[in-house]
Amino acid sequence: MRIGILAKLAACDVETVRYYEREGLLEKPERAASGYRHYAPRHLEALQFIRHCRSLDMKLAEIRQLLDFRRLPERDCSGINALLDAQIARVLQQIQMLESLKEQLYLLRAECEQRQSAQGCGILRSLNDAAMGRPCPCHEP
Amino acid sequence: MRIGILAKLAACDVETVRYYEREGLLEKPERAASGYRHYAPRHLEALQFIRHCRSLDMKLAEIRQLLDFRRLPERDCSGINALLDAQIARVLQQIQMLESLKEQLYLLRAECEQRQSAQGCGILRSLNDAAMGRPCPCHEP
DNA sequence: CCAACACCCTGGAGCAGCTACAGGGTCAAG
DNA sequence: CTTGACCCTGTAGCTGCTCCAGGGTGTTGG
Repeated sequence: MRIGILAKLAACDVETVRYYEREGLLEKPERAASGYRHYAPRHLEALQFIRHCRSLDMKLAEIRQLLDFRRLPERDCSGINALLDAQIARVLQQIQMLESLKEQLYLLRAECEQRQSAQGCGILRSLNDAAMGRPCPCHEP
Repeated sequence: MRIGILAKLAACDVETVRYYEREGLLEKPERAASGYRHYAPRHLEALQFIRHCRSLDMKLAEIRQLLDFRRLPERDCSGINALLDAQIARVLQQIQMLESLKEQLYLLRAECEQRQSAQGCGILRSLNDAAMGRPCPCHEP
């Protein structure tokens, strides 16, 4: 199957497939005389594996490791668990950061409800206060 | 004040300061005969403004706009509100995405509790299932 | 007065994970 | 035989920095 079909079946961009090949994530396919890549079903599986992992927001380096586990199924799987735990920890941390960010933004947003000149805008005033080291709603103790 | 002091006061890296200057966010400072940058207090204010906005995870393009509002205080401030609303929307969306990601990861993690060979690992099996288009715990309907 | 060391300069490359060209070649349908 | 869809390589761009290499400057201590 040609790269366009493969990409469509895996719901990703052709450029992305070539990128994964360059990065060594996806095995190099056969080439036709024309130079066109020709993929076997196993390539589609691997690509879908990669895309699924990406949809779980794993990094390419981690996916590389998972692909190794896939190739060497006799290996101890504790590395897989650790990898997933690290990923979960990362996600939890990001959520926490975004939650506090959300709070700060809400407080800041509340500083200006009506349309006025920027001079009178509470948001800009608060941002300026913060820049001057004065207390501001979004960064209070 | 020299760049090292400025950077320390704003709690950021010297390279970052130079980067902001290159990007046109921070006004170019005076130069000593030696070529060293010399900053006035207004530069520190501007830098702290930028860093504060960055701590709210605003993009540099947005901060550029906010700096314009700061320079032209007679302008209508509705752009500021819109900008902040967009930022809040972005954060909410990210939180939502991460929450669903978290759920998926938990489900996947539950597939393998004990140490074993990768062959028997439920996590790897689930990831493989997903790659084959079969149902998997993290991506069920 | 000189050495040592901290600081500063520029220009360029690197990170992650793609995406988007430019400038070509290939292939199937009508 | 032409049109249009596809494919190729190589390179550059995105974001927001960060980190060199290979130099110059400024200050402090002996």
